[in-house]
Amino acid sequence: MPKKVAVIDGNSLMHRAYHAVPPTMNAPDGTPTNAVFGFMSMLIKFVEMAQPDAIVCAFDAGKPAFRMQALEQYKAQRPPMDEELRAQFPLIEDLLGSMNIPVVKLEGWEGDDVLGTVSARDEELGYETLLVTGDKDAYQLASDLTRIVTTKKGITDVVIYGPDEVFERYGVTPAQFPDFLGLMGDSSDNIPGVPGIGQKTAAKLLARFGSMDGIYENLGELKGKQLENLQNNKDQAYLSRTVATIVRDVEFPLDLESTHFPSFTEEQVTEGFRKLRFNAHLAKVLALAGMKAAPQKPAVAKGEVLDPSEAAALVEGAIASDEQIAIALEESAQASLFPEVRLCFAVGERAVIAQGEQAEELLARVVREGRFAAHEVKKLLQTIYPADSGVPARVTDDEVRSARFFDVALAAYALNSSARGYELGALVEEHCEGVLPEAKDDDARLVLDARAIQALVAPLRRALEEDGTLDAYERIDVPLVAVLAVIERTGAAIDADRLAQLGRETGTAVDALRAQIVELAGEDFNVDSPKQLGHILFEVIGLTPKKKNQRGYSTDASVLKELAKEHELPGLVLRYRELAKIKSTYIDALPRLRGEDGRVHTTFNETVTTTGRLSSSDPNLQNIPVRTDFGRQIRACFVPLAEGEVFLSADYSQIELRLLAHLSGDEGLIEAFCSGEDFHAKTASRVFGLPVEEITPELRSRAKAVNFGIVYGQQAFGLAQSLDIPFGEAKEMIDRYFEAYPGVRTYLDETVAQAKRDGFAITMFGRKRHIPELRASNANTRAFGERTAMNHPMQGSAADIIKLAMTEVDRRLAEGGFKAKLLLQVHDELDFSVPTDEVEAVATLAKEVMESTAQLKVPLIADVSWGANWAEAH
DNA sequence: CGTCTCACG
DNA sequence: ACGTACGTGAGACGC
Repeated sequence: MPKKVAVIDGNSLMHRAYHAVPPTMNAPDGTPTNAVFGFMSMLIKFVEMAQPDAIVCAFDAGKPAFRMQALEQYKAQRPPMDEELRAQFPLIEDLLGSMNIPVVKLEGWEGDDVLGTVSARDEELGYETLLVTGDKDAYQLASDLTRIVTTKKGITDVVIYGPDEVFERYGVTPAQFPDFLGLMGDSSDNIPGVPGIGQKTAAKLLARFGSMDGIYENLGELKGKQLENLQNNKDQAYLSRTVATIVRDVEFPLDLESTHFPSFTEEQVTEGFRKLRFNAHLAKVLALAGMKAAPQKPAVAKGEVLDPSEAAALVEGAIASDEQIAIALEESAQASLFPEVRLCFAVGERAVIAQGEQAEELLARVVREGRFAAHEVKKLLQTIYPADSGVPARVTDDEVRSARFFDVALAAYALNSSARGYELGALVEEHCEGVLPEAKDDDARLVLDARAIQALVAPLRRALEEDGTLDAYERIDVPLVAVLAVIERTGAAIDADRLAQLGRETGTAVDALRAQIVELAGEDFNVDSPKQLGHILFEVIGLTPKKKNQRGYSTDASVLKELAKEHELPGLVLRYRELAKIKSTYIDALPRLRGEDGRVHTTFNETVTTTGRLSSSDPNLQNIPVRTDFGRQIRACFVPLAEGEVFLSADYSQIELRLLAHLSGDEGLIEAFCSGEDFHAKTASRVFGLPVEEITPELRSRAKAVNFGIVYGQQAFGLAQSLDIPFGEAKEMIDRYFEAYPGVRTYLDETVAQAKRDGFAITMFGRKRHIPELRASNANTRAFGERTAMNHPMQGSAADIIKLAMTEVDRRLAEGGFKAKLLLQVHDELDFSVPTDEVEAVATLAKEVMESTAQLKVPLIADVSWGANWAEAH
């Protein structure tokens, strides 16, 4: 017999889940599944925690008859449910069906009433009930036997309310709750209550008089507006209470025995969850019934694990027959000072684990002669080709460059650049029909990982082909892996002495500024704390806040700039922030990040950005200051790798705007780039209707801002802000821009339409960005989707082009026997360390390669310059 | 760990 | 009434 019964308010949970889980997931037929997914996450988490013996799920059906009769406007203000959510109700019912969880839907009743009725029946039988809902109405049902389970922040942070907790939170008992709601009303259900009485007052009145009746019997003790409101709205108060009261004796058949959980069959659940590709959930649901995630058809094949002594034979055999070798790398968990490399090599059904010296030698053999597959090949390569030239490598640069491989993480990224991460387990669930099993020990883990890589190659390749993305993956992303490995190993040289000197000077200046600011404020405070700074600016000094953020008033640069007109302190803070930011982020951090060779070795990540750009981390060398004089002092600390070399920088001129001209085919824009005149001045001339000679620097800079804004889908509001001009003027400029370049308007409209149709935006080279936001019901979300759709082809094509250029430059430098080295990529710029005697040749080579990487309808221009350091190479 | 702020293209 | 320009990574604060 069931002892602990859980009753779920299905509508409530679906709403919560729908808003908590981003709309990025779909069933194979395209139906969104984010709400279903979130619902299941909550349900599983709840069951694991509370271990109910029985589960029932209630859904609203039709209009709540008696409530509608009593109160016509009940829930009338609610906007119709989003189509994206509505479409998911059949899915969740199916899924619950597959778990053998009974669904109760009673025409004319709400889920709450089912919760009330089942819990009433349970109480009579002496059963415990857990009501799972996000709806506060249910608190009236709390008792010794009935408790309410709700989610706090997020979806899996579960809280349980009994009578004590209800009282603690609201100051009323569950029995008082309908009266409480009747008095205060409920705006989300459009229940009016008594005007002027909110949560606090309602609780106070009930504490004093016990009930709504008690209040009305003792009106004599009240006075003023409150009394008036209560008197004038008595009917409304009682009506509101009626509507807010959950019915506990609805007639419907429910065999409590049939609600026993878990009572599903493995087959049903498996089928239900597989249909939605909820493989991780499937495993957990099965586990609830003590069923091992029934090892499904070997997403991960079984096979033989050989003795380490046979490793060499396995690998050599595969090399000889050019069979693909799957290689898994153990993530060294413990902080051993000299961690030993451990690898699993899998060929066909046979696998073997090797470690240390042997593993490294075998990997070097495979890199030189074999064909392999791995997850994050760059990371694997770095076990024998470290990202620090101070540590010996087992393979040469050229051997790294000639490696032949399939990278499952990179392939998954090419298929969907918006994923959170590309962990093996997630890839297996997405691309193989199955889950990556738990491993009993480290060895088993390593073998399973290698098997997973094996299992992923074919489906990923097929998916790339079907998606049309194989070309971008093979031509752009794969060849770049080795180039990046070489760059990371090379590292960037910094002038540590100069940096240290700069640090001392800046430290003094920062301290002085801080002292000056505190002095001016009249009290000690932490200038780094926006909260404390806000207190000083807006409360102590009494300046007028300009912008709000989640925690209070914003103190960002644009605000401080405004405030600087009225008071001296904000200006000082701006200067303080500039120095303090640069000191902590660069001056103090960079020297600590030097490797054994004294250089800094960034990581260039190829699977992070949604547009196809690289990102750089630990340290990020793509955001080294350049816009201020002080910032450029940091650039001056980036120096060539050796004496007798120069720092050479080659950057694309306005590549994204040139791509806009090419992609849109707008004749005016193309002409502007082909004429060889100053592009922004030319734009200003067209937008303002003046000859180029009459364009002032002010007009030119406005045109420049419009040019860049267009690339991001900027609107009049944003332009007005960035130029600090009235909204009307900004709107006028944008309108005239589109009149001057009508092809741009057409192109952007077509791009958005195509993205809406296909669900993705695409670059010249076929790199897609899926944009589910385009189908969102929220207008802001959709507008965001439209802007990203407009931006992706430009930002993404530029990223593709410079990646291709990097690979080609690297190849030509190696082939030509140059000593020059690629050091960095900063989105539209490539940086090199070049021996003096190679400078002219390398400059020519880089320019030629970069400019010929894509054939556009306008010239593609790269400017090259060099100097003693990064600052001077511009 | 989320938020604010700010460095870059 | 709201929000309003795309893409990143890092440091500091404060819960």
